[in-house]
Amino acid sequence: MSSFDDPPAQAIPLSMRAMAARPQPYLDGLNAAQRAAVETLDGPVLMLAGAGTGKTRALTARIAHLQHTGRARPNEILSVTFTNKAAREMKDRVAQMLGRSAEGMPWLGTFHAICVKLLRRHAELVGLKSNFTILDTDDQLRLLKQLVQAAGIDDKRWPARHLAGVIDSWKNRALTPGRVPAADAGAYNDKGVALYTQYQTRLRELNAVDFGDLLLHVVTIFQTHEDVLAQYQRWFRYILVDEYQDTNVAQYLWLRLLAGGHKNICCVGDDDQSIYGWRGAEVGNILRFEKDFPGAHVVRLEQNYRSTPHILAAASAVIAGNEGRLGKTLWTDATEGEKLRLIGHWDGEEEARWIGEEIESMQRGTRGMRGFDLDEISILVRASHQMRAFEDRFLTIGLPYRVIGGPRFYERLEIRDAMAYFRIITSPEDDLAFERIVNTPRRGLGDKAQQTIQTTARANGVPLLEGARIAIEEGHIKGRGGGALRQLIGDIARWRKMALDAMQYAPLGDDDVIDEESAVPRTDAEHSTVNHLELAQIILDESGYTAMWQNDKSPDAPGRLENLKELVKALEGFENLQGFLEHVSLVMDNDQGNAEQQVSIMTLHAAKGLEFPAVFLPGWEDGLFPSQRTMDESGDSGLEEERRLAYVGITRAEALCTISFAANRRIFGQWQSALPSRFIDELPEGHVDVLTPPGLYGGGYGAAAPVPESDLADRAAQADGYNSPGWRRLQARSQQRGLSQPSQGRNTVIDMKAESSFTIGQRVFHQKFGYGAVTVIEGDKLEIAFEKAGPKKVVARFVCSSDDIPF
DNA sequence: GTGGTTCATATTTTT
DNA sequence: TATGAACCAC
Repeated sequence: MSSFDDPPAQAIPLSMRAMAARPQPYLDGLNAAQRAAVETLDGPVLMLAGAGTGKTRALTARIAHLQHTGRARPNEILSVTFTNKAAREMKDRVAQMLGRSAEGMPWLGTFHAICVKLLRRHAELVGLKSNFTILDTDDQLRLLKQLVQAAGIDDKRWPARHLAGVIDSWKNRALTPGRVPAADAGAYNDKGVALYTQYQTRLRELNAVDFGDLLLHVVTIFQTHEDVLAQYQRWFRYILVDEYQDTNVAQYLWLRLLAGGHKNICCVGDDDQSIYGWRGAEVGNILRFEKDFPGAHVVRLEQNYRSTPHILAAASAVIAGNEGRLGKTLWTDATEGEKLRLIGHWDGEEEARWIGEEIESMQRGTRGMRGFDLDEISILVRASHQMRAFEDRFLTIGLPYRVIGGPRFYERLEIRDAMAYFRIITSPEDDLAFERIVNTPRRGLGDKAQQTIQTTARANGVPLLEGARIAIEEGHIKGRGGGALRQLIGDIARWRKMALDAMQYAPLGDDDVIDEESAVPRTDAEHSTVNHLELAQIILDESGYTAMWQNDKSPDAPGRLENLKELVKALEGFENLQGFLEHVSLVMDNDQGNAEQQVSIMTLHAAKGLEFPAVFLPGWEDGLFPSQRTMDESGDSGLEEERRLAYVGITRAEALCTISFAANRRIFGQWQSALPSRFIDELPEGHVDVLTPPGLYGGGYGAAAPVPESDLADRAAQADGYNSPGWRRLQARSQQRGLSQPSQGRNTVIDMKAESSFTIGQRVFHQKFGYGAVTVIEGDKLEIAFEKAGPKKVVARFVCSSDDIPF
């Protein structure tokens, strides 16, 4: 249906196809800017869409408009997204708008899904067969490891992981091995380019590609085969790109090549939300748009429908610290709302405790605010290790939560093992799959036997499975392992036959098989052979894989068996194993739709594109956020990306945004103390309420404890705000530190035990007992006269000098 | 070839 | 702290 053998679209006069006279309900309720974004059809368009400005709405309306006006047929529109989720959402919304299913839009999908489709058609142009397999990062890594070891490189000093990163960054920049610039020659101990070349050769031998190749190969084809490119340039009358600020060089080239014909490319994005630079995204692409596409119309969507004015003001103030922005001014009709809230805590556990309590009271509704459902609340963290404190706390108080992101279903060990079995069934030449399963479950085939198989296969120029057969025949592998291997080979052949039998009744579709919509539920099951669902179960049982986990006594074994059941269930939606494998290699997401009300915990990265009535942003400490590592590695541009991350975080909130930080945090078992994030200083005071943990210090920010005379005047002058004396002292100290050791960063490690350098009479602070003075020192134990709690003996590491408290 | 030990190592992760 | 990989003893 989407074949290029169709008569060209031009054959039907545009005027005949125009249906502009009919009503256009999809335009209802759009504001002027959105309308312009929908109706500016000719030439390049940059839709600069700030957070919460209704960009998806405009994008889908544009697709509807293109079809409604007869400018393009559904299959002549190329719409690219980054995530499957975004693609799905767009499909759904277009379907809704047009009142019919979006099945007629075969070119709406992720960059990768569309590239797979293109590459299957033209695989031979880059030396592949059209049934190539797509490796995931795990396969990729194992392959690289083999090459690294074969090259005699010490993979301790030069981890294969590192090489994977280097190669990935080259692929992101659309650099084939021959095009890697001389400046990069030193990569991976000077061996990077050579190994990259070998890796690509090996992939071709395996008839396999990695994720980066999907784009790279297609770009190569376009660059070297003008006729092929021209065909697609003609075909795609209109191109739409979502999240343009996240495109890398390869994606940019891909788009530019395709848009070279009609030049009707509409890119949607927000330079302020570019947070994937570390993965190869180039903010420069969106900043350069008007240069790259001369005559471009720029439409700004600035009216925000999501957040209160306070939230918008705070977000705008923070992002204003970045340079080289295209610049947008978000505004809203809304007038009311809560200020942002800012609160400091003693340590990470207390932060979690406080947020837990806060969520409970928010559920009930406090301070005149409506109650929030748990689904309306989210906690957005910079790094996933921050999640633990919340999970621990929420488990103990029984607060339902869900972690979004994290290890994905299809990345789990047992799922990948099972998939490897399916892979070796559908494609016996899949060496990586074979390696994965030969000795899983244990069959007595260790390094030596596998070595023999490798050698035999290589000597005969055949895949490993075939090599194994030969090795047995020639008697190279004997004994228990030999028997087991013979059995395995026989089983695979048998299963394969069953799979082929099953397929006769449910044949593969045409070349559009990778369309998600072709993954229709199987309806006919009326024949004597087993269907693929039963087959999958048979494979898992007969191979001994299920038994392996049943006999496993580790606590996560039941969960893994549960996952295997899930996997078999997931097969229901597909016609055969092959279709399923194709789908899974691209759709690695795992939406566990849960009906129960739960607080969502996720990273800031995972939160992009989402919104919540109430948002908690914990861990705003320098070094954690902004991340020290990013700043070390990428300097100012790294800091700017972190700032954009802050902007993304704040703009997720609709009504209530609570930022917090902790003075101390246990990271890798060590206590570290940190200063409040520099981004906190960038929050506009007029839009922020500074809170104090109730009951701990009482009253205002640090007001409960007596303070030195010298600070009293200050405190009176600055009744609130993060201008409290302790705070400013810390700020001052951070500046000093910055001057004395510019490259050292911050995060003094305070090992309080080792640094038991307290003196008699010293004023100290204890988390539970508050302020006091040291009276006796006994090794790592102190006796302290607490001002409120009286004299107590405490362990020194639970105490810190009162100077170290930011409030 | 398997299984227990030790040691090192530690962001963010759309496909 | 806590996970994974690597190593050494069966």
